[in-house]
Amino acid sequence: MATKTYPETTPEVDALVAEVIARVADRWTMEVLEALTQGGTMRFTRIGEAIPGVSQKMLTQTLRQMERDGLVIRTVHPVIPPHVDYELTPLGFELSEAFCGVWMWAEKNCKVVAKARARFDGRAR
Amino acid sequence: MATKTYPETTPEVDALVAEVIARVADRWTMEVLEALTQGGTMRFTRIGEAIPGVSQKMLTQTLRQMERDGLVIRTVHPVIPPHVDYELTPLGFELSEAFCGVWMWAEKNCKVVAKARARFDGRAR
DNA sequence: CTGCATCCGAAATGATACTG
DNA sequence: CAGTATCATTTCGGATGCAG
Repeated sequence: MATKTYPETTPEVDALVAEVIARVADRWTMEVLEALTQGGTMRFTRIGEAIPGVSQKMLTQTLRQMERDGLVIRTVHPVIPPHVDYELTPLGFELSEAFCGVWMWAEKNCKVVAKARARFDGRAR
Repeated sequence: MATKTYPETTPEVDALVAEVIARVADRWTMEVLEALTQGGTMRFTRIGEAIPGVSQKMLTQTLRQMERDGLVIRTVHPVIPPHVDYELTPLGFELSEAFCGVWMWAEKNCKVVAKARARFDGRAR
């Protein structure tokens, strides 16, 4: 954006980028990224506890997609009861760092946004 | 994330941050951000042309939300046919810069992700 | 404990038609 | 040109039950 300067992007690559962005910008994906970044290697249930509001189904689904995309490593310890660890790959960690800026923006400006909304909604009437 | 160190965050603020992140990390929001960052002040139709696959409905909706959140300014010129300009606010521009890292990550790694998927899908069978 | 399968209602989105 | 309104469809997401 401000400093991005890519001379040549084919339509196919653009589409792929858009698709990856759409996937990665998913709400739960971002929260999992955050949880694993802060918590290191974590078990399934602990990740769920770290993310308020996520259902087991969405968590499973999100972790699977992230595994498929090469963002996390899933390690199954063949014991009873099951023990499954998740951790970020280097690729996932890079993404997490990339999102860092967005996170800080949100934490810094969430109240500014709240005020903008209040003003907008006030004008609307 | 990697460098984030916020000592105190109340649950209410966390929820607000999560909400703002979820809103702002929307696929179309990011694409509009990208378009306006690169194109400066743009008209409705031109933004739509710059974003492959967006429907008129989603574009309208996204721009309204962004206006409400204080990310863009919408200027209506009262002429016939209508002429409406959109441009980023300073807040919107800041967000755009924050997203820069994610865009670069995606452009740099979209093929890596594609390969990871292929490998995963191969193992699946 | 982890997580898959299924069902079902709710919400998001796309297509289309219409308007100032 | 820049929307709004409506309808059809898809997708999302939660709840539940079951399995290894």
